[in-house]
Amino acid sequence: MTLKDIAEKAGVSMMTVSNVINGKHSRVSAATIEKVNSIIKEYNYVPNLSARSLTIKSSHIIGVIVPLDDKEDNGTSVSYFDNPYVSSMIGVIERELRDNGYFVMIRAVRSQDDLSILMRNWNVDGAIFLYPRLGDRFEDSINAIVAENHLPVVLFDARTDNPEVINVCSDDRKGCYLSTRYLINRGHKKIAFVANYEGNPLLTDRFEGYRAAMEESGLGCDPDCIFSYSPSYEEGVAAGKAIAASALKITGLVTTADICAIGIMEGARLGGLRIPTDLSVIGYDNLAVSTYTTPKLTTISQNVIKKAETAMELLLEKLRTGYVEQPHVQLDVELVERQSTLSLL
Amino acid sequence: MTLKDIAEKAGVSMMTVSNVINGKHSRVSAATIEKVNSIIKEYNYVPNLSARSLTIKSSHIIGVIVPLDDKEDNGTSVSYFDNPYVSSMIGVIERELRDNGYFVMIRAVRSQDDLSILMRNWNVDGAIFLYPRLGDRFEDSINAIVAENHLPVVLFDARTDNPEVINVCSDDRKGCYLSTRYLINRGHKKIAFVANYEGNPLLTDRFEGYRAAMEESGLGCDPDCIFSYSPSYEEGVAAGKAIAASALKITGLVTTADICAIGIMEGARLGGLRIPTDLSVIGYDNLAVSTYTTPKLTTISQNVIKKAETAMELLLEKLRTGYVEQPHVQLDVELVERQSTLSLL
DNA sequence: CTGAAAGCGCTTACAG
DNA sequence: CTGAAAGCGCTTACAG
Repeated sequence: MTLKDIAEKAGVSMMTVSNVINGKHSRVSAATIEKVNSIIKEYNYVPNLSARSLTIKSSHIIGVIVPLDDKEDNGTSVSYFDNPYVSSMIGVIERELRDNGYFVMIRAVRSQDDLSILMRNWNVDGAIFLYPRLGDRFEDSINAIVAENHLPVVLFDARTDNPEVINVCSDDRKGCYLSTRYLINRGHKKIAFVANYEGNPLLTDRFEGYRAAMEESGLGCDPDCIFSYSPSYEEGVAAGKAIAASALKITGLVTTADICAIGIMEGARLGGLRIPTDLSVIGYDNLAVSTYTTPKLTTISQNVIKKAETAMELLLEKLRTGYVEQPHVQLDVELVERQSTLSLL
Repeated sequence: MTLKDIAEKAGVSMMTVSNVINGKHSRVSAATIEKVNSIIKEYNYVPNLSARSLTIKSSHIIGVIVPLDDKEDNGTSVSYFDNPYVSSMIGVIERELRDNGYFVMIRAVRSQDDLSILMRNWNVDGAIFLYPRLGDRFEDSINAIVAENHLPVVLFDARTDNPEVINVCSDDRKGCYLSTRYLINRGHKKIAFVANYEGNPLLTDRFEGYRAAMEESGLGCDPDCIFSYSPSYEEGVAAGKAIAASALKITGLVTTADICAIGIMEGARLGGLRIPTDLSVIGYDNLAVSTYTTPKLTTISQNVIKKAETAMELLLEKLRTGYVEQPHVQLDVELVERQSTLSLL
């Protein structure tokens, strides 16, 4: 079944059928619309989108891009589709785009070449970069794509000032400011910060929030209280053990990922500390897992759903009008109080 | 840059360029190949896949389908891209398909119409149904698609005997047989089974494993020990409370999802039981979260990665040859021992 | 309100 | 080993 077949059955030209399918009703009489639609229904016709894409030079496909990393140890590669942050975003993205007539193609890319090939292969209408570091890693490539093709691109948590790209972040500084403040307000004085933030702009912002809270309350920012571990479960365990073993009498800590906080709780326990009795812990992300632990984790919520929704609103507007007024938005952040902290007051 | 442009620059016909791109080297001289390739490189040419798709009537796109459910309470809909089981599978699927020259389009579908429109819209080369219940829910639709278009389709955990569809399951019966046996071997006598298995073939298989283990060891299958709660965290909490409140002196239980087991631990604790001292718990799935709880969860691993890999092997073979010898495979299952059970011996 | 023609960028027989 | 032509299924000016 093609346009041509439908046109013949209906006794009209292909162009007329095309017009009714595309809702250009001003150009077709009501009777014709009626007739054509009934034939379409009867034969269960569905347009071939490759053909349409070829003529209108736009596919209505949006590429959702995730980085592809090579693992040094065993030669395999990892993508990030199973990262909980990434996969909740994909759910929202798919829904919003589907509701607006777009299709989503997912792809892990290793290099800038991979990326640009994909974009041009399919005449992609836009691209969404799903992992924070991507914004920086592919910065040149992204700027090139945007410049050449005027292609809508959305980034998350990137440091870009290119007004052509959409960028949605959260208030990372405030996140750790809030968690640190929360502990200070409950009488904690020796508060650790756990993350290898150096060289990572996003984590550095969070660190700045911690530092600001410590300094403004006169506690100061003791370098010994900074534990440089990366935000994974395993590293968290190591950090937790280190804290338990330290002579600093740390009573509370803030970190930059729930997974890490969960590891820290485990490591601290293995080191003999009770949570929260001996050590208060605050995570970051408010992932579902943060409610599955014992004690349930107090954490910073960056409202991932809203983040994705905001980005999709902007993307759809750019797709529609070619322009968005405010392409860079920063979302607020809040503390979710659960059970992993103790007040010393 | 199109084929035509490249052909002109190289001073050959479009067809020759096409042949070198598609590796039909027998039809082109080495010198020509050399020349054409260098021009392609120089101008950074990338073929338009919509056009190719249109002529060869195959897109190299594989649809990854997830169900779209309407929530009764608030009118919104949920897809399952953020389900940990689904998202780990997507990671593997994307990798295998990408490595073999395919593209993956993800889509949540509500009805059989949604589905068939998508398939035909894009001339999809194959479809993967990612959520267990899908196999049954869209059974007619799937059979129709397969019959009409001879389209490779892969299902997981489905009850189908259609030899045209690929179906990868795990040994569900054995899963709960193993977990139940494990408790029996450690002296447990009152062992509960938690799941609303009735009407659900997959969960019924797991229940049968539990029952077989109980009966073969002479403990029998006491209906009072069956707790009919669905496999979610919230329902798990309710089940845990119910078990804590019951007069049955249950000392151990098996269930059909880690999330549910985690809820059960929480509910049981709220009901005053210590895990595993008063109650041993075994989960199912071996999700990452099962290592984040306290105590870490003993559980049944169904090796999700292998499941997805096996399915992709079969799919790729079917895509290549149109046929697979053994389209229905059942994978083995194993118990992963951690900390959530206690031996009574 | 409707139609005939050209064209999007590719591949596939068919000739040479 | 290479090429000219037709065609995949659609949409877009251009005419009427």
